[in-house]
Amino acid sequence: MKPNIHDVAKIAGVSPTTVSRVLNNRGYISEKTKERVYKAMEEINYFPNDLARSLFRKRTNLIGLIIPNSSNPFFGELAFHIESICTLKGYKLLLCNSLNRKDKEEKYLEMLIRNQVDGVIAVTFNRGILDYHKQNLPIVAIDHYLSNHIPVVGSDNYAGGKKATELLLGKGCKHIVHINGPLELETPANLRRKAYEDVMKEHGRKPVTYEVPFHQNYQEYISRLFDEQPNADGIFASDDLIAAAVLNQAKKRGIDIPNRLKVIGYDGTETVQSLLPDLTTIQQPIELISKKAIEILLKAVDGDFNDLPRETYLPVQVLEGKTT
Amino acid sequence: MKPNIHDVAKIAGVSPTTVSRVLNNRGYISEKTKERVYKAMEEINYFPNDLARSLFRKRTNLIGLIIPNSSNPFFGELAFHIESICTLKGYKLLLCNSLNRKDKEEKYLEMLIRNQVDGVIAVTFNRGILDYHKQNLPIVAIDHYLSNHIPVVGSDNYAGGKKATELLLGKGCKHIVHINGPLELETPANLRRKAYEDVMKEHGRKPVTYEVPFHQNYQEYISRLFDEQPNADGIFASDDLIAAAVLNQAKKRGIDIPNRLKVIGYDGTETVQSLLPDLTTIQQPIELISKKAIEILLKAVDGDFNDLPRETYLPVQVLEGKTT
DNA sequence: CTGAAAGCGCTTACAG
DNA sequence: CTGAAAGCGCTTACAG
Repeated sequence: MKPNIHDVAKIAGVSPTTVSRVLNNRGYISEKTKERVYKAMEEINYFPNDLARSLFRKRTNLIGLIIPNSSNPFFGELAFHIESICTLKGYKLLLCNSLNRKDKEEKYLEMLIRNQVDGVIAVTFNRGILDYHKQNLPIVAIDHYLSNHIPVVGSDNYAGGKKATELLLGKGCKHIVHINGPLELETPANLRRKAYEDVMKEHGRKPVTYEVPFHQNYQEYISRLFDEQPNADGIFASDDLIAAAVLNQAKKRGIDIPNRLKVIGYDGTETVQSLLPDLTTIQQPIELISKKAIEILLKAVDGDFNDLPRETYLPVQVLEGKTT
Repeated sequence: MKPNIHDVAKIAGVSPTTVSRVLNNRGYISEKTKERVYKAMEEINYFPNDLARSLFRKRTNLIGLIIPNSSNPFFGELAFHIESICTLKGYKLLLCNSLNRKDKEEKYLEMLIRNQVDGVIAVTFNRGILDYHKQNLPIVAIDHYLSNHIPVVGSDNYAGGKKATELLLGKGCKHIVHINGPLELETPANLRRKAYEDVMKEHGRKPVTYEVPFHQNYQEYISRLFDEQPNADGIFASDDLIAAAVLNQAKKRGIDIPNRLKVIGYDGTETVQSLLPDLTTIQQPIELISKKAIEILLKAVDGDFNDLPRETYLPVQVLEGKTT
């Protein structure tokens, strides 16, 4: 069986209380005792049981992360940064892939509550569910406005949409088409769309937005778009995977990029940048978002509910490649 | 404060023992009592504390996953599948990004032990460390042989290397160059290399293997390769990211693919396939690997240490695109 | 069918 | 500087 604190105490010739004190560096302990305890711990390969410790302290140092899917480059990188920063701060991460399904999100949330996580970071399109279950559980939402009581951290989607559209206009595009996800989902991408449409109107151009179903095979939709918009000379895709599909469709049709058609994407993940270095895109500061989200969450964990910033939007950056 | 089992008991007018029995569906409880208990739990929004339960049962249903980096498409997808399957089987996943650093792996492993995980799935290049700390902790390695006592699950790397090389030869390539990671790392990619070299020799061709440092900026190395190997008419890259770098370098130099040069990668992740659908590659069965790894791990968790398969190699598949 | 008691492995007032 | 006792929130023999 695994050794426990009593085993250590017996070997060191002290009480379990003393061992605990050594473990926690708490109160006065003579150097000699300390050493004996350390030696005993090493001798029997003792590691404290964090379950027991957490049970007593009512603090687990566990954070739950709910994302749609760690396969997606954006979420994969988000998970990486969040986990790394958590570890740096002494927290551990329970990973949950919700596939954007409400039923899964609910189950995960209940699981996290049962496991006494100190807080939750969530990327979810389903409003309300977090609020409902919450009951004092600190939550921070990433990039999605969830409810009045939940802080959001994201990037400046309106600015991103504006930059993308203006870049295309500045390069002389007249007929710019925007591709976005379904409008019903209250995603942050809606702000990108809004910015696109505002800027287009400002410039006396008619906005044309195509909606593609979520995580569908984009090719089919993109192909239809090409058929229906033969005059398009610029495409602003609301994420890089859609932009990649556009690039592929253009290649298939022998459309010269960027001469006949300019394409800009959104997200600018490391993975996509390394696979498609030519793609012009709007880069989100994933690491910064992660940092901010954790910072706010840990404030809430420490009971500091008062001055939590309700909404934090970090700046985006244009990465200009050869597709524009 | 959070309600506990005593609060539920008081409201339902029964003992904590009975509440626990209802919770665990254990022993005989009258329907009436059951109902009263359920109602009480709902009334005060009670969720059992899994910490306490785990402490008693000496079973957490927690699995640790150590991967280099969830940003990488291969590991991101691996994490997704492993987490999904774990959830399906009632397990939860603690995510650890080791960046392939031995010191981090060691710290993570200790953290996992302290948190009483039931088992660990690890992708690591650093042999030995797991073995050292292990002390009865069930571990399964993915794609990397770690030690005699740790089962490995992976794909058939030799077959993959063979298929890749034969495909290029079959298409008429005479001068095939292979790009791989550093040989010192005992990665499974070494088997891909071995297969490449064996097949080349069999066909009376001279194998030429380039080693690129891990996670470096590949472009520079690839560029040198192009300079040094002007006659190369086929390149077999040991992963898709390297293959993508080759594609980009070829584009930069105006080299016609596949006519002047044919390129095949390795991994075949969803992400890379969706971004570079034209890339020919050897696809690893990530979901199947995940399933097998968990299956074996859970066997070990259940104390079934006897007939654990030492090595499991799942079949790979050629995905033929337009780069060959 | 139900309850009181002991214990999982810790930590922390309290006392000395 | 150190220890005995109580308790974190559960579960499970044991007894009735």
